[in-house]
Amino acid sequence: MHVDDLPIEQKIKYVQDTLFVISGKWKLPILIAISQGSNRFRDIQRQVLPITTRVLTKELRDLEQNKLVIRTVYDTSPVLVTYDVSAYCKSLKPLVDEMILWGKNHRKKLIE
Amino acid sequence: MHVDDLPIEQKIKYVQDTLFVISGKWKLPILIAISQGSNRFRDIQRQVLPITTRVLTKELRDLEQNKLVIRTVYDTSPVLVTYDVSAYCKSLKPLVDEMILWGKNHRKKLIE
DNA sequence: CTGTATCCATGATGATACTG
DNA sequence: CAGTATCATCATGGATACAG
Repeated sequence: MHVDDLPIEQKIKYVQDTLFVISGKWKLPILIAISQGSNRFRDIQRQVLPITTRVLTKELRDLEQNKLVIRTVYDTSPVLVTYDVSAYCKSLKPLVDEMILWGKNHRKKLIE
Repeated sequence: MHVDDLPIEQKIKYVQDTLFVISGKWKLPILIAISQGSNRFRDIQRQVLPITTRVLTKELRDLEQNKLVIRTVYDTSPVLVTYDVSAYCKSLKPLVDEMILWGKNHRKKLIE
């Protein structure tokens, strides 16, 4: 089944679902930071400045709920927590690549 | 130049640019409505209910600024205004199609 | 280190009325 | 018809302090 064959209401619904998962100021920057090797809370926060702890916590919880991030708690003292992108998260790559390309071109377009 | 070769900060910046242009509750539904033939303010509003005039005005201005929508004012009485998607707007199709596909699959994924 | 709790500022959105 | 103006509401996000 091809995308173009979907009824318009379905298209809008699916697009809005996707936007809901990835939109906002922080979610993709966080995913990119984690996938580049920032696996600890502080590491991510430093990479994605100026995000606050409160907001970062919430964003990580959202991403975990959507199965894009895996949170692992080690029972050490002090407690160690790691964040990793899931295998499922890789399914976002074509979409993110499209966004990068479009955003890159759009900058030029606006200057015209 | 390939997307993967971009430095991480650039990737994040371009993705955020893209998100800024298309995200939010209304922008893509409005673009879809216009491209399907709703070219007048009232037509769009009826198609994208329950959007208010105030919000629709703002969203259309944003889309116009980003060159995705063309607003034409005819000097008649009463005044006639039409909205059309630009040729540039078509460049969004690969991105929107990816979003539709991903959102469609994501619904299934969350049920697992 | 990894968060939680609290308070507060800001912006986005809605309701309604009104204008040319 | 195509908006603008005004007021009210609400969610989001930031600042800061603190806890385990």
